Amino acid sequence: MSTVLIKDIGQYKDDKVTLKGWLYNRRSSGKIQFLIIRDGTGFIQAVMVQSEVSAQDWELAAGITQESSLEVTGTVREDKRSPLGYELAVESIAVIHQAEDYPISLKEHGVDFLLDHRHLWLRTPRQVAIMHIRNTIVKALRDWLDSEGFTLIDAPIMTPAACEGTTTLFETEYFGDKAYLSQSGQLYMEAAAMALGRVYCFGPTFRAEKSKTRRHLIEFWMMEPEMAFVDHEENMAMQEAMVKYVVKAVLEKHPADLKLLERDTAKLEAVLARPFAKMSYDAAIEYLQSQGHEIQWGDDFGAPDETALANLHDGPVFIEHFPAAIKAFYMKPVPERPEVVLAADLLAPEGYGEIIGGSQRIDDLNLLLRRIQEHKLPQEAFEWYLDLRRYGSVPHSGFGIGLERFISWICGLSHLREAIPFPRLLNRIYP
RNA sequence: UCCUCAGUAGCUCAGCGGUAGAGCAACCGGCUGUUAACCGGUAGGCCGUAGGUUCAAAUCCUACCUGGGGAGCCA
Repeated sequence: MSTVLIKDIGQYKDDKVTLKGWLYNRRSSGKIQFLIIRDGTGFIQAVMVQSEVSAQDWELAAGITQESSLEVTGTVREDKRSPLGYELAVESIAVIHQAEDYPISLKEHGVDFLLDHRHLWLRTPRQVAIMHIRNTIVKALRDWLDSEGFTLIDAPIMTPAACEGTTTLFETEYFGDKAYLSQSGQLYMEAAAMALGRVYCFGPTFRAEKSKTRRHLIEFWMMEPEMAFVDHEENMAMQEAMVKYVVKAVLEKHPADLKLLERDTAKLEAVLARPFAKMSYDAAIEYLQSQGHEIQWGDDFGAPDETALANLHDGPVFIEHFPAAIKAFYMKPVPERPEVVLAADLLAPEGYGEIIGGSQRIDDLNLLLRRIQEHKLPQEAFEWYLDLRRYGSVPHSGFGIGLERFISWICGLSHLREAIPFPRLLNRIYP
């Protein structure tokens, strides 16, 4: 007899095993009780028949409350009626801790209530499935980057100034000076790419925007690869290969979780089937105007615009060559058309919005100096960044992928808050 | 910051001028194959807060508070 995990239960058919976990639900029918037990790796039904267990264990089981922790010993039995294929014929049971009245029932709950109880909400099958897929997505991203020769370089979280000078940052005190929570590690990755060639950072980023939509988090995770000697076209090819690798990994490892999430996997299979579509900003504006959107050349896309563009395709679509004026200062202009830049946003299908933003970076010192002035950025704060163009400057490109948006798209979630264990939302930092 | 919707039992909601309701959860009882089990019973309420209108307000009006969805901004 040994303690086993529910996910491995198939290996112990007809064996006597012990499971340790929590009571998810209990049903009884007089002389028979069904205990649904979860252990973090899965859910299994344990069956207790009154005539097969001691009177003490029978009474004990009858009084176990939802989410009590327990230890159950019994025989693993194959059963067609079980969604798992197996159930446990209980011989004995022990309660480790009897739970108080549990606030989260198996019925529906409102968002506010669930977010207040996120620490308990995480125990439910849907949330467990999402966290398992999140883990696979992160691992697949890392595996792919490793196989392509990237080195993980951790970027600082406390920074002296805005990286791009656009969004609102969280300000904090730094021994009498001001410091800000990072909104991007990219500039540091450019320095690292000149040292190691191919690098990436992966960590939390912070935006103090008062955004309150299903596509926003105040704190979210971003992975930012940066590559020396890689141009705009190669950059997009890398993104496509990486996204496909991750989608394939999730489809292979999580069919049961995706089914539980009611994800239409045919839509994910379609992503792998053909090359990602590409559309120029010019063509996008033309299309949107033809559809009656109120947008001019030079405007940035709003959320409805992005959705309309994404809906043209059943896979992700690159929108490239944006006007320089609406993009970050460091993006390299298209040589024969300096009013637009070598940048591309990757829009996920099904209305999930932008999941990747990437560009080739300016490698010319004088142009970068001019852009810093045009954007009214303090040059002294960027001297180290300018040094990268003084000492062996090379063409280089990179991109940033928003982890939670990527997860939301793959899992088919309706809100980013389910894609991260403890979401930080506008006016909400508990638990 | 703006637009919009909503706050009634632990949870999800109904009630929309005239005595506070249901399902689930809890508790008690019944049932040997249940899948959010089912059946019977018990208990559970400052109707978000403060004003106002009215013989009478959960219900109508005003303000505020809290939350949801969206815009802007972004990944």
